[in-house]
Amino acid sequence: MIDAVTIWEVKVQLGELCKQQRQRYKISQEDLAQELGLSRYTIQKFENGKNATLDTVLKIANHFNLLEKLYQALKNLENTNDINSLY
Amino acid sequence: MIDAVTIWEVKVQLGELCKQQRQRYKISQEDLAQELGLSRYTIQKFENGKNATLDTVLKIANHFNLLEKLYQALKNLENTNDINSLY
DNA sequence: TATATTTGTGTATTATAATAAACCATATAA
DNA sequence: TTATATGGTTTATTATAATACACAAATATA
Repeated sequence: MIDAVTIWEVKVQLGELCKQQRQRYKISQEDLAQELGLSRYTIQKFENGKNATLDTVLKIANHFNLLEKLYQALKNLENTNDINSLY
Repeated sequence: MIDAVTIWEVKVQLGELCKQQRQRYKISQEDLAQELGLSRYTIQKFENGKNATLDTVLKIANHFNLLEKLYQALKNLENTNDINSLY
């Protein structure tokens, strides 16, 4: 059994993804916050792996055009019968 | 431009996925809440598409062995350079 | 260098997710 | 039928995410 991924690691990864996408489009935390109607502090905390609400996460995902992809991934999981469909 | 997926739809889909997985393993909302250290009301609201915290969502995902899959999906997004890598 | 911008951090307040406890309707089992 | 279990809902309280400031430390730009 390989090391299981932890909730903490997923949150860190989510934050890093946000930071990476944001920097790719060369916008500041302040800019992103403004465009999403959030405070910069909320973006700041999210990018540093802190807890957040689903609305915050999905607003950010939507801004970087990742919502459709997420939705389809969820649809696929629904059709996946087995727990570990690895093969 | 095809209909864009909304944040609301993703939350509904997340809730349905939880409900579906839970029923597949024949456990009640109460059971799931107990096992995750959450209240039944939190599960109830999440399954009905209400807002929730990332911790709640990830606890549920982890319980149904979906955390690793999510983590890998995020890693893949990080390597995806273009916004719409459709081709 | 100096200046501006961005990020990280702190504090107080507000908004709201989470909890705990009930209650009712429905479904399932005895 | 009568119990039992489950899901949906309400109310009150608690915990905490989000906000709005401020300020310092980096980072980039002139």
